[in-house]
This record gives sequence, C-alpha cells and structure tokens, in this order.
Amino acid sequence: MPNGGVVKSTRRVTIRDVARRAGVSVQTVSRVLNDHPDVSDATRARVQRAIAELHYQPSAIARSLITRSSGVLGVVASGFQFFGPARLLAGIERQATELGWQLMLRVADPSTPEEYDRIAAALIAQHVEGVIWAYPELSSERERAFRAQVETHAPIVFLSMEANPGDAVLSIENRLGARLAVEHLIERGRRHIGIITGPLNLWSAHQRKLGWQDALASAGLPCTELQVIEGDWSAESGCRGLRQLIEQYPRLDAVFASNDQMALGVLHAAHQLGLTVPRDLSVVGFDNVPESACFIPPLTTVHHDLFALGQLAVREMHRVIQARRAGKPAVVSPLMLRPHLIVRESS
Amino acid sequence: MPNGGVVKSTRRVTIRDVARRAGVSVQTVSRVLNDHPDVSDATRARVQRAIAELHYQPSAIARSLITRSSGVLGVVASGFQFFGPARLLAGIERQATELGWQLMLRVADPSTPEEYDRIAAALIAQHVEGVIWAYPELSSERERAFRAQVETHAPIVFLSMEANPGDAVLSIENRLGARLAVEHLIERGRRHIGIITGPLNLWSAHQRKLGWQDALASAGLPCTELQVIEGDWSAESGCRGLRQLIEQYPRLDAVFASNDQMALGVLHAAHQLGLTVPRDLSVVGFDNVPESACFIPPLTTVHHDLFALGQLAVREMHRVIQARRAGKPAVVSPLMLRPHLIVRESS
DNA sequence: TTGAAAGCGCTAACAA
DNA sequence: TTGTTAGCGCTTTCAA
Repeated sequence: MPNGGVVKSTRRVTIRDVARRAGVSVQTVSRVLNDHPDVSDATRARVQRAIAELHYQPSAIARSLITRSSGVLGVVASGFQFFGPARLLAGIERQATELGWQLMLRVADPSTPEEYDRIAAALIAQHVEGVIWAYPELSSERERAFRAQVETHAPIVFLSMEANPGDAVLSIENRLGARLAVEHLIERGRRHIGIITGPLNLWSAHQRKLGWQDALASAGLPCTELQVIEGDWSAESGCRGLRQLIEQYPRLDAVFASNDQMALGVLHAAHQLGLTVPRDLSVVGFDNVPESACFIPPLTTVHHDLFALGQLAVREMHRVIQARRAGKPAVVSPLMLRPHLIVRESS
Repeated sequence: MPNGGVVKSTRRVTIRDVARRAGVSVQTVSRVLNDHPDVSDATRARVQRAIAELHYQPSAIARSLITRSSGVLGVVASGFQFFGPARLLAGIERQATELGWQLMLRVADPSTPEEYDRIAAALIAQHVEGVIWAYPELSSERERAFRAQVETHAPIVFLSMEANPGDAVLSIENRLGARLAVEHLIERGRRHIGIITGPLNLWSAHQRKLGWQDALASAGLPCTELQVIEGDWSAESGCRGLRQLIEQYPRLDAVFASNDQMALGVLHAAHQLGLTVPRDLSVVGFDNVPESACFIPPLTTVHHDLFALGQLAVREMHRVIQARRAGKPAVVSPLMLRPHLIVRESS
C-alpha cells in the first residue's frame, strides 16, 4: 500500500538506545561516533552494529548545543531567477557541501525594512557560524545595522557589494569589466556608445556604469546622461531601453548592455527597427550566460566567474571559522576577481 | 577602524542572563518570549527591557531540542542555473519565509550514489520537520532508499517527479503541455514535427516526449525515432540538435524544443542554415522564460508556473506538519498544475 | 579502556 | 502570577 506522506510519530532513537542495545555506556557510544581512539575494537564493533540495527542518526542539534559549533552557514541571497545570483549560490552550495557545512538559506526582500532584523535574528537563532551576504545592494544604514547585530555572533562575508576599506568583501571587478567592453567598442571604431544599466541602487550596476564612463572619458568621446537608460536586468527593459536611447540620442552606433538579458532585448529591438547588428549597431553584454553564444548574432560579452566567487567565499569563511576555533583572530581577505572579454559577432 | 571579519568569542547571552538582569526566574522570561498570557504587564516590560539591553537572541536550537520541533524544512534541489529549478526554489523560499519556516538547502548531485544517504543523514541530523524533494530524476532504487530513511522522521513532498499512485507528488502536467505545443504546430499545417528532448532520465523530459508522441499519434502523423534528438537543456544542444535532426529527417518542417534554451539554439541554427522561422520551420519551446518574448522571432512556448508550485509544496508541507503536531495523521495531496500555450511569432 | 556526573539553553509540568 | 524541577540528546570533564 502506498502511503505518501503518512506521518508517524515515533520517538527519535537516541544515543541511550544505542548504548543500551550495545551494553555499554552512553559515553562509549559517543566515543565511537566521534572516532576517539580509546575504544577497543570489539566494543566499537558492537556499538556500530547497534547503530546500524536501530538506524540511529545522531542529532546535530544536540551536539551543537554543547560543542558550540553548529556546522551551519547562513546565506542571504537575492533573486536567483538571474544567472549571476544562481551561479553564486551554486558555487556556495558546492563548496559548503565539500567542506561539510550545512546551509541555511534566506532570500532578501528589499521591499521591507525590518527584513534585515528578522533575517539576522533568524540566523543567530539557528547558531550559524558564519554568514555569506550575497545580496548586492549598495551598503546602507540598514545593512550596517545588520552587520552590527550579526557580527558579535558570527563573521560575515559580503559578495559583490560596495566595499569600504577593510570590509570583508569578495567581488568581481565590475568596473574593469565594463571598461573592457566599452574599450572594445571604441577599438572597433564606435564613437557614440550608449549604456543600458541595471538598477542603479545596486552596487554592481553602478560600477558597470562607471566603467563605461571611464572608457569614454579616456578616449575623449561623448559621455552624457542622454546616452544612459536605467534598465532592470530584464530582456524587456533592454528592448525598451534601445528604443528610448535612439530617440534621445539618435547618433547612437553602439550599446553596452549591463547584462546579457538586456543585450538580448537590445538585439531584438534592433531587429525590429531594421538595424543590422553589428553593421548599424554594435552590442556588448555582460555575464556571458551560456545562451549568449546562441543569440542572433552571437553576443560579445564580459565573462566572469561567480561560481568560483561563491566557492571562494565559503573557503574564506571556513578558514576564518577554523582560526576562531583555534582561538586565533582572523580576517576575511578582500578580493576582486578579474573578468575578461569574449568577442563574438555582435560587435 | 574597520575590522571586517574580526572574530570575537563572547559567550552567548542566555535566558538566565536576562532573568538575572530583570530580577525574575528563567521561566518568566520564557513566558514573555512565547507570549504566554500569565505575565503581569510590569514584569513583561521589565523582561523586555532586559532583553533589549542585553541584545538577547533566543536559541532556536535549544528550543527545538525540547519542543521537538525545529521549524526547519529541508530542500533538496537540482542545478538552478536553469529557469525552472530557480523559480521552484524561489517559490519555496518565499512561502517558507511567509509561514515562518527556515530552509536547509542541499543540491543533489546525481554523479555520486552515496549522496542520497548523506543528504538524508544530514537533514535528519538537523531535525528537519519536512523535506521538499525538488530534484526531478526518474524514481529509482536509490530514491526509494532515501524515502525509507527520511520518512520515519519527516514527511516528504516530491516535486516534478514520476508519480506512483498515492505518492506525495506535486507537479506540472508536462505531458499535456507538450501535447498542446505539438497540436498547435499541427493546426498551423505542419506535418513533419521533430523534437529535441531534455535528458531522458529526467521524468519531466520523458513526459514531454510522450506528449509530443500523443499529439502526432492522434493526428496520424509520422512519429519515428528519426524525429528525436536528446538534448541536455542547453542552447548549444538545441543548436546541434537541429542540425542532426535535419540531417536524419530532411522533411522536417517544425521542431518542438523541450525547453526555451534549446529552442533558442534551434532558432540560432535555423538562422545559420538560412531557414526563416516560421516560414521554413516552426519552433515551439517550453517554460516561457521571460527572455523568450525577445527571441528572434519571439518564441511560441508553453507557460507553467513553477514558482506557484514551490509555494504550494510548502503550504502542503505546512498543513501536514500542523496536523501531525495536533496528533492527526495527514497526507500530502498529489496535484498537477496545468500549463498553457503562449502563441508568439515562431510558429 | 570505560563509566558517572554535569550541563549546553531552553520549555513542560507542576507547585506555590 | 510566578518559581522550581526535570530533561530534550549530546559531549566534556573527571574518576575508575
């Protein structure tokens, strides 16, 4: 008989049950569980048999209460319908699992102000030993309050955020990446280069805009707000963005879209407007999502490795926590990963 | 002085510290924390002040040890670089947060066989009260072992999986969705309709192939293995897929791609081969990723709401757990969400 | 090599 | 309305 979801309320098998069954003390079972050397082979075997027979599973919760280490990291992420955040989270998860950490996941919702407090409280309540903050908002009053609340309990690593000197931030050189993209357009002879940015309250979006300015400024090319449209990362906003851009800046001959989705929208709008890419308009994106090689035409874009960044964050966290356990103070080393340009046919 | 990541090892503030400061018993503090009525307003105020002054944060861990309810759900997800899994996880997270559940996240890695055991053990160790299995593999021996191991501790909800009668499965009617897509192509006068499937060891991919067969069979149209290419969900595999399909089945006049990424690859390959979509070749996708409206041409595709499915899963889990706490047996009700067709210009 | 006692931080059950 | 006692499942002393 199938019984999907039928609930049984059996009492949890505890270390005492195992001890009783194996005819030893609770302490001896604990020694076996934790691979302590001072157990005779015979006893160890008996205990292990009892564990198997009873399907005993130790309680991480009870253990963490006494050892004061939960083996859990908190992760505060942002909407992972986008490629970047999803890759970041994947990298975090992979490395965490490899190092034996469990992950407590929260998604930050910028719409509610008290959310920060609630997240902090929840993570502290769960005794997380470290927090990975993967929500790329510009640092704000609220975020500082979050830090203050959490940092007395557990170290924090910030990913892809605005870094104040000394902050524990791991990130991508967004500004450099954008500059590479725009310099490439300039090399190809483009002079009137617009940008469709991400939401400018996000640090990464802001940085990419600065990179665009850097490149134009050092080439002595026009760089006005007429060349700027703020998008929301979506393809649809890229589509709208190009139309507006052409309207307010008709000489446009190239666009830097701050992510690949918006670049897709630009390609689409260009096609609708009868513009041939790259002849009439060059387009460069950012992210190098796997699909961008199959855009029409294949997209020139900036590659960066957020999976690696996520892994790195966990490794840093791990190192800091290990040091703390050994009683040594430790600091997360800030780090910026360098992106690079992938040239395809859209430029 | 910035001190990003500097570690302090202050002892945790406990309920006893609060009690001492407020001049009451530990029990009274507990009552305040849990909103019990039998506390005088004066006492309550004193306790709350002490809590605020000491920045006390209750320990969910200690609490769950005694109450036998952790407030944590386990989630086993698959690679969320794809739109579907990401939306699913987002829906799960949103609803979990709304109902006050914490989420323990694991990503299943099909490459290692013992992985199932390890995941089960880890979740049980963390006292999860329910498990949401969002990894859409065909049900297997291993998965049954996972069930057996977990289900004595906590109910499981399966998402987007093969359902045996009575299983606690919530899903999308993949087969129906695919049939809708292919019937649409037939209505448009297409007779030689190929398919690019997802990895056929995944239930959802298999179902979509069956839906394709259903439509062709009831229309009396050719339906052979020559019309089938197995892809891997990636755009690149869609691109390769179309080339192979045309080679082994030259009369091809339409393609059903089992997700939108692969459909993008098909559009790309068609463009390279000088085929005009939809004149020479009609294309339909599956998923309705936001970008598909900006493909060239905009993609006809099957819409389904995995975000809603994720929310639903948590609500079902919640209901079952609540019932269990009340001592009543409860079962997750199986459910299939109906997808629908979005007609755009690629067909 | 093994076991007994204490206690991590909290709440349930009872008593006052 | 408040406090006392016991104990959730485990590991860390310490003693045998």
